[in-house]
Amino acid sequence: MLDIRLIREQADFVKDRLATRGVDEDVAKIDEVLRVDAERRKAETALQQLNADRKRLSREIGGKRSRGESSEELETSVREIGDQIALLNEEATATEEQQKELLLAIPNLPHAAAPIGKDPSENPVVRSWGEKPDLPEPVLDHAALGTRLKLFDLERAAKLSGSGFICFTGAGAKLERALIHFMLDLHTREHGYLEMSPPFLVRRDCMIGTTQLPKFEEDMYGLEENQLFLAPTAEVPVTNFHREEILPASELPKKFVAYTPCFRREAGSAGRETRGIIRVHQFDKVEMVKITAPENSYAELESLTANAERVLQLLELPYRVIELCTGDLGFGSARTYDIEVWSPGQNAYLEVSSCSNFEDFQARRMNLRFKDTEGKNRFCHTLNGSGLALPRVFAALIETGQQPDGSIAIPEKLQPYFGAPEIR
RNA sequence: GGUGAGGUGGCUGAGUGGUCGAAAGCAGCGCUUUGCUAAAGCGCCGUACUCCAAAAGGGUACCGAGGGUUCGAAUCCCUCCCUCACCGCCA
Repeated sequence: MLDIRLIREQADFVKDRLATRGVDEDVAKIDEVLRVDAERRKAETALQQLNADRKRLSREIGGKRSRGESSEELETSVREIGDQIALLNEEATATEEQQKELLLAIPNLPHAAAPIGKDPSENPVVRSWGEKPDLPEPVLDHAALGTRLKLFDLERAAKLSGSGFICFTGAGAKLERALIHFMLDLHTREHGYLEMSPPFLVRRDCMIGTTQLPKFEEDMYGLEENQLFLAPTAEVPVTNFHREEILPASELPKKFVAYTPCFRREAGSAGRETRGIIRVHQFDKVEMVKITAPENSYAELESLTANAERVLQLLELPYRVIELCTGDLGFGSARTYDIEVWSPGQNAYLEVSSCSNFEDFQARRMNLRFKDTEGKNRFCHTLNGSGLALPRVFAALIETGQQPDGSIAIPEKLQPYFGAPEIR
C-alpha cells in the first residue's frame, strides 16, 4: 500500500513512477484516490466538529443534572446533532472504505534503479554462473527421466487430485526430501536464518498483508467461505508473523527461512509449461524472508539473492540472475532479481527464485513497524526470496546429472542428504 | 464440540453511565542533588486521523472487533474474534 500522504504531496512523482509499469489504469487510480481522499477529509472534518459539539453539550447536561437543573433543551439539541452525526458518519465511513479499497489496488512504485521496460523480454541479465553441461545425446528431459527411473508419477497423481499435481515416488521422494533438508541446513547454518515451520492455512488479513489479496483471489485456494486460504508461498505466514507489531530496532534485521508446500490455482495458465513438473498446483519451496530497517533493505536484498544463488552453486547447477524490468515487476515489489536455473531438457532457463524488496509496501498493509533510535515508530521494509522452489531444481538436477548409462549423478554436497552418489 | 473465566497504555493493574485518554506502580527520558554508582525530589512519557501555509497550538477517534441502547459508553445490551482453565473427542 502506498502512503496516501506521498500521493497527496507528490502526485506527479507517484504517477511517473507508476507509469513505468505500463498500466494506464493504475496511473488513473491516483487521481481517483486523490478525489476520494479530499471527500473523505471533508466529511471527517465536519464529523469531528459535530462530535466536539456533542461532547461539550453532553458534559453540560451532566453538570446541570448533578445540580438538579433542567437540561431538556440541551438534550433536544444534542439529539439533533446525533442525527446529523449518524448521517455524516455513514458518508465518512463509505469514503474511507473506498479509499482503502483503491489504495489496496494500486501497485508499489518501482525503485529508481529498476530497469525500465514493458515485458520479460526487457529483463537484463545481471550475471551468470557455471557452464552449461555437455550431455551425451539424446538429452532426455526430466519427465522422461522421471518416468524411466520411477521418480514421480503424474498419471496416478491425477487420479488423486487432477492434473497439475505431483506424486513423488521412491528415490524421487527421497531426493525431494534431501533437497529440502539441504537447503534448510545451508540457510540456517551458514546464512544465519531462523527456521520456521508455519501454518499452511492463513487468514484473509494475512493474504492482504503480503498482497495476494484482494487483487489475485482467483489464483488462490480458499476454504471456509474464503476466510482461510492455502498459502501460495511461505512468504505469507512468515512475513505476517510480526504483523501489527512494533519491533525494537535492535532486533532487526529478522531473517527467517521456512519450508512449506505452496498452493496455486494457476488460473489462466492451462496449457503453459504443462509437461512434467514445471508448473503445478502444489509444490514444495524453501523460502527466505527478511524484515529490515529501511536504510539496509537494499543491501539485504543483495545478500538474500546471494544466499539463494549459493544453493545452485553447491548443487553445481548453472544459472543466471536477471533483474525484472518495471513492466514485469510483481504487484508489491520495488525491485526484484529472478534466479533461473539451466534446464538441459527444456533447453531453457527456469525461474527457481524471485528475490524482492517490497520496501514498506507490505509493512504498511500489515502495520508492521519498528521503533527507531529516536523512538519514532516507522514502517519496516520486508523482503523475500525463494531458496529455492523445489520441482524445477529437481528437474534441472536430474537433467543435468544424466549419465550415458542411464543413471543420474547426485551432486557431491547433496550426497550426505540423499545417501547415495547416484540414482539408477 | 461443551462449560467457565477473561481481553484496558511498553508491562502490571484500577476504573461498572458524565469533567476518563483513562488512577497507581514498574520500565523509559530529562533536570536537580552527587567524586562515581545508588537513593531521593521534580518534570516528561500512547497511537492514528484531522485543522492550520508551516511552527506553535487546536480537534476527533481509539480501553479485543463490529453493531445497539443513551443527551452522553472503557463502563449497559447483542454478535463475532482471541486467550486461559476444565470436560469430551482425536492424529
